[in-house]
Amino acid sequence: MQQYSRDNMADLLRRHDINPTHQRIEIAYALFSRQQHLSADQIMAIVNDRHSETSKATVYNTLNLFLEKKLIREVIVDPNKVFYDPNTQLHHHFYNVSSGELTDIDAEGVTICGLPQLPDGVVTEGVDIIVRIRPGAAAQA
Amino acid sequence: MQQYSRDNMADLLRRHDINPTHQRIEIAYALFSRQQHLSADQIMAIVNDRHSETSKATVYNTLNLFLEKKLIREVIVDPNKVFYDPNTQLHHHFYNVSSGELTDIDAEGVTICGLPQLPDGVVTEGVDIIVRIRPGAAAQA
DNA sequence: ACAGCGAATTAGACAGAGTCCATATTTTGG
DNA sequence: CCAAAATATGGACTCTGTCTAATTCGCTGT
Repeated sequence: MQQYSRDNMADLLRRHDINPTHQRIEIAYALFSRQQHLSADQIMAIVNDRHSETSKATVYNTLNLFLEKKLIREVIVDPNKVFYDPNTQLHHHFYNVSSGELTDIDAEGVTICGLPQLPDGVVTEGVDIIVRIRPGAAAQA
Repeated sequence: MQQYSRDNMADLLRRHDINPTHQRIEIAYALFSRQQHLSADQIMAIVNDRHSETSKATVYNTLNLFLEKKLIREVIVDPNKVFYDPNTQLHHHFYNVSSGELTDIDAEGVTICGLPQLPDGVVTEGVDIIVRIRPGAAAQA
């Protein structure tokens, strides 16, 4: 459970109803072994540095498949690109607007009070909190 | 204060240190008179349906200028485009992922508890809460 | 009215993310 | 080992947004 190997990845994919192909395993491995937020082009660079060559179309197809099967999550904070997050547990993010760095905030202990009721006929898909930060004076004590 | 006219816009722009030109007034008017969240291409369509013709470059230049001068806010929820929000007061959003519709949530009464301390050397730029919703069973009681 | 000047605007080329499609390759089951 | 189904591929394409060099606008002072 702790260590991510390519074998684990195959099992993980199967558990999510995804046929494990080489490319899919590589892409999953890139995300899960790093436990980082990566963009599609970063993933493509990582994957193509290793074994197989993988096309842009496949990277996008695969990431969207993973999203659909809820294997990963997307984080939309940057107007230019989507980040993919291997952590699907409920959590929030710090986003450093000057460096583009994205950091997890454990949702444990974070509560939001006073949200209005949902409009009729809709259900919640998820609640994201994004704390946008930038370099500045030292944090207050 | 309640009604938005093109004359108001000129004053508003001047108050924010922006030289009021025809194009800028039209763009500001498009956003403020509607009090809606619009994307750059929607704004371009609106503005060019009216009086003057305005180029794509000007629309983007102007929106970025407005952002810089804190006349408007950007809302990043859709991977494909940025929405511009004439409401700069602290508030949050419902985002209907199937229709793309964006609705304000008054920040009054909404509190977030339990956020961890900021990393050192950074300051908060803003906190966004996005409640992603989609059509489904009626809202729970 | 008009010359001159800086600021604003323009068209169009460009860049990057992401999609689409028709073809090729791989995988699977028999 | 073969055929069918699923997957992967390259390349063209779309869309949002940026850049640049050239033009035009709107002002000032005369």
